[in-house]
Amino acid sequence: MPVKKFGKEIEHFHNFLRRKGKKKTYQKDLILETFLKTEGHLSVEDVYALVKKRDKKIGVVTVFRTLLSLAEEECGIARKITLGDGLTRFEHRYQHPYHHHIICTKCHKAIEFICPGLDTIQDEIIQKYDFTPSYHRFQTYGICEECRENRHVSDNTNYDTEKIFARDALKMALSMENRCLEFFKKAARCTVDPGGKKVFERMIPEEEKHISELNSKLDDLMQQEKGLDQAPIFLHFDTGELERMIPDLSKHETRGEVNLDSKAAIEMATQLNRSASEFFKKYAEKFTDTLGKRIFMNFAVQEENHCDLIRQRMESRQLSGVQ
Amino acid sequence: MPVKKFGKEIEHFHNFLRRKGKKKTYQKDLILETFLKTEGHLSVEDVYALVKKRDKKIGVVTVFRTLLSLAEEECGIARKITLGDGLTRFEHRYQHPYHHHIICTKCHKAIEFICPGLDTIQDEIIQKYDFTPSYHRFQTYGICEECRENRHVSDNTNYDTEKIFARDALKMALSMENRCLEFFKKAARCTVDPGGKKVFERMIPEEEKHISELNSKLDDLMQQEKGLDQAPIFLHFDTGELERMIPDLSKHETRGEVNLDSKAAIEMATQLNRSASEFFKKYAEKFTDTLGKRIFMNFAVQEENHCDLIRQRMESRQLSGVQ
DNA sequence: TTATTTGCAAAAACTTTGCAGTTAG
DNA sequence: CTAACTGCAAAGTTTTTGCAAATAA
Repeated sequence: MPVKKFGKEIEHFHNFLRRKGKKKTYQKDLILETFLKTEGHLSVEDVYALVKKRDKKIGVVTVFRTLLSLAEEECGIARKITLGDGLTRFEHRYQHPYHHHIICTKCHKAIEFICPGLDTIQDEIIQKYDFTPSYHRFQTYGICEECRENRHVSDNTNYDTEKIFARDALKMALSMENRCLEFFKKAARCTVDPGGKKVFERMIPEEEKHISELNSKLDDLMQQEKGLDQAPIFLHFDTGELERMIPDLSKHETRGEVNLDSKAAIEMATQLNRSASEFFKKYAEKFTDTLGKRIFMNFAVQEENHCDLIRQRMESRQLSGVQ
Repeated sequence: MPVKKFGKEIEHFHNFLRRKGKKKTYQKDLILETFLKTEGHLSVEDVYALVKKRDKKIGVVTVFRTLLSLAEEECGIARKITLGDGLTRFEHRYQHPYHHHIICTKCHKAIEFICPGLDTIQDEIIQKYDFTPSYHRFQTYGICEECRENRHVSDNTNYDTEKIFARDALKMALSMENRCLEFFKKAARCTVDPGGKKVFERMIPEEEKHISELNSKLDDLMQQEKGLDQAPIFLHFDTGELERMIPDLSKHETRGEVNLDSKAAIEMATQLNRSASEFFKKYAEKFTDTLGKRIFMNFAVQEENHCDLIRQRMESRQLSGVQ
């Protein structure tokens, strides 16, 4: 009995068939569902073997044809890829971020990852050649840790990319928030002007609240999918980029003391929140609709709200005459 | 009659055969030579067709087997690649820098390029996974300018990668030297201390001489291979990296005037030369032995010599009591 | 002499095509 | 009812393997 999870995908596929004047069949649905419930990089034979467990009658050719349909640009549920072993493989594409692969040439395991820095470089190069890119691929071949140490490759667990991406997005947001918290703590400690000090002190519990929210989201996710903490990193981010957003207190430092009045402190805090918001918004734009993208968008919005809140506070202070 | 150019490669291959206890045959030599004299990404059929022009008797299987030998790690003359069209292809590897591809999905033209920035990112990611990399591949698929505008794809010229790399390496070195020249000119203009001014002024003709040397090397190269200026960029470098090596004069600036005594000026000039030398040396290390690598090494050495020269001058000044 | 090569043919592996019967719209 | 789909078989591709004759060391 097909259809249960994957409602979105199946509906999307049916729409695609209707648009194309193609017919909806039991076989296509079965193949689609089998494909969706299996994470990884599947060859036609892989899918065929799985499908056959449920229906002996289905032929390889049908699997082939269906997978090719799924990989059509207008359908966009699967992506046809090559991993260097001469086989055509298919991987999930619908609401999965565009990613790269690290491939073990011994056990043929493929680790997926994304790295926005790579994409940036590629965009620059493409532009120089006046190329209209359709897709790109970064593949690294080598020997994985397990194979090198001859450990038994029992761990054939296939994780759900969407969840891993969400995990990494949460970790990245947390990393940013922790940096902010550190910054505010230091700023509160070192600022001598009482107004400025108060501004920073007030930020601390707010950041802490935000951090605990993110942490509980992460916990939820981990509980939803046990073993998720074991899955390899999917999203690689440059911590330097986060660091660069933190304002440089040392510019206002004299003998370990920071001189900022409340107005300057508010400006600095707003600036930090705004650049975080903009960074995560720009980051989110890189991805197709996924949990990870939504986490980034969410984070960006929260930071923006925080900005507004600080601005309001500032205005009300000015109105009430408090410098 | 084989053997004429490619002496190095053929000798390397024969050594490989001896080490492996394999036999040297007329067919292998012919296939190797045909492969070497043809730039590009050749399928077995491609090479077979070319080889057959010279000897009708040779079979495809021999071509297959020989190309596989050439692509063996211990031989390292060819590299087995996939360009997404389902064919196994072979490209030059011996003394060719490791590169990536931009592939037109319409005319199947593949542009090669290298980009050290990409390699840096990949190294970082690899390290996180404790992977022992053997090779990596960055492929971008899309539609090229010519195909998009439906221009006739007559330009099927295959350039010699080694020469293109050399061209780009020279251009990169020139770019660096021009920046240095600009810096010295500005420094000479703005420095008020006569000693410091003189140091910078003295650098100008030296830089100019170096630039004209590099330019004449570039001209030689261009004359050697006509149409080389038309070949697409192979080496992509981050101009920002070069820029960051130039010292920041503004730190010593007051009202458009720079205050540096001769000692400080010498230090600054030495610093600039040294960082350029180190940068290019580090850069050169990334590549296998090629003309391009040698250009970088050469450049690094020259800059180092320049450093020494400046240091000597400084010492002789100090000895002669001139501040 | 002897182990490797060659080139043919045949097989294997992967993918596409043709076709008659079946089925969704 | 008709156009699309399925599953089989058959054919096309690309790559690998087996083997007898040829050949380099």
